[in-house]
Amino acid sequence: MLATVGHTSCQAATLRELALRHTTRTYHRGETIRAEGQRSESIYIVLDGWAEQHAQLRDGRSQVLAVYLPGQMCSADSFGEERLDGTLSALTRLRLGEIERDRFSAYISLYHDAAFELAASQRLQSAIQRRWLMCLGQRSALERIAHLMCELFVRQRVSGQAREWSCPFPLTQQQIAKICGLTQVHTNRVIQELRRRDLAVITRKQLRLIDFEALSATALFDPSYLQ
Amino acid sequence: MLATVGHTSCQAATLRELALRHTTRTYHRGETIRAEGQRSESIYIVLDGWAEQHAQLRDGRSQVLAVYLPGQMCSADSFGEERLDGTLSALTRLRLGEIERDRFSAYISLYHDAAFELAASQRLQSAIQRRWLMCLGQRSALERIAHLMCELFVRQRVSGQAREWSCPFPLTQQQIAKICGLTQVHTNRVIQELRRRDLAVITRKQLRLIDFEALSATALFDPSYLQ
DNA sequence: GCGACATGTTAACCCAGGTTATTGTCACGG
DNA sequence: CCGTGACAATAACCTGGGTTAACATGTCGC
Repeated sequence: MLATVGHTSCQAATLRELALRHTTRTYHRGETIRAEGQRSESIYIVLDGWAEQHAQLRDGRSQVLAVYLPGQMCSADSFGEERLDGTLSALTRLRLGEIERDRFSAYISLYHDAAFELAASQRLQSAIQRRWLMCLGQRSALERIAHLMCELFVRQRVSGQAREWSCPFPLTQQQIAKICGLTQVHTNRVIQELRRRDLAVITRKQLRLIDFEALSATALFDPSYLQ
Repeated sequence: MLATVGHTSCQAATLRELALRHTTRTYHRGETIRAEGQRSESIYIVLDGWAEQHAQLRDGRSQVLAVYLPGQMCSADSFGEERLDGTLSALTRLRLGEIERDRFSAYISLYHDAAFELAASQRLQSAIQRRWLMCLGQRSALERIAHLMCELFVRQRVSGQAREWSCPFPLTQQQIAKICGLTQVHTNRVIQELRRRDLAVITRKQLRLIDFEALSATALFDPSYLQ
């Protein structure tokens, strides 16, 4: 099953390389990179750590819209947009490469491959968003969290950041809750249930998949959307 | 509030025109246009009626991922993708323009504007998806349905298909339920509640917004994402 | 080694929305 | 004119997950 997504994406390498030739900056956990509605004059590439985009309702409720892992471009899908439609912030201590939009546009029209990569990245983000819609609309709490674990594991595996059956997982239960549209309390219950069933455990910011087959079965996880 | 989205999008006109010079075909309500996983050799443009994209879980649960109105390109965001990640089907009697991918690609590289339109259409779809994520993750049933009404009204108003405070709304309660991730029964309860509160009523496939201000307030609706 | 704040755990209670099933209403074809 | 099937409306009952609040266990700075 995992064989289909086994090769390392070359996107990460290229973007990373490009970003390193420009400004990089470090953010601490929870720090806002770019607030909703602000004009976005730059594009960002995750060099280290995890980032996230979320939107907020007037009354305080908020929902995570995307999680960005090392090598990914943040908010590729709002490239060309005047203003961001969600707040970008750091899920962990985070190092980000930043490239001004005009410079990046120039680069894109110069290197045909880069334009293709941008489009591919947008499509991937969009595909993930559609999966999340299915999760939030139809899956139970248990299925959602199991699905999130599977997704983040596979995404990290594709870009070579996972060992055999474990991978970095630096999220707090609070953060998992916001991604899955649940409360922190119920998230805790579900994580214990997954542990009790010997499917997966989170220890010291590491996710260990005890039984990946069984986990993806309970999550109804199908990795094809991750290419 | 509506003033910001008042102008008619020229996208519809151009794409429509292009599509009319190619194959058109009519589907009946509920008919599948393109099934999940199939290779998509064509792109589709809605000429008349409403279309929808949905994904399905092995156990039968299904979730609508996007609703396409006249003038829109279906699955712009999977253009360039090998295979569709959701089933495309007709919400109503539907007339669709169909253009082979290669032909469309050629057209795009020829007319610079078309490429820009495609990108804009992808971004809009993506922005709507993010809103839906927020709806499914955070909003109550009442808020979701109110939000859907607001969104579909404004989208139709932008493309000139709405009168003053009413617009076509050819969805059954079953279809609304699937869009909002609710059951048909609860959808019925909520629609009645909206009617009782004198916010909106659906009669003979038409939505009448009795009090749009109040409706968008209860939905926490902010139309800025629709450009 | 200690205070303080962030995380994780647990328990009791509650309600929005799901489930199932019956009935009403309308449109359409024969 | 009636049968059939799609759609809408109700009702009774149940449960997954929210809410609140207390407590335990880090972990970090000083």
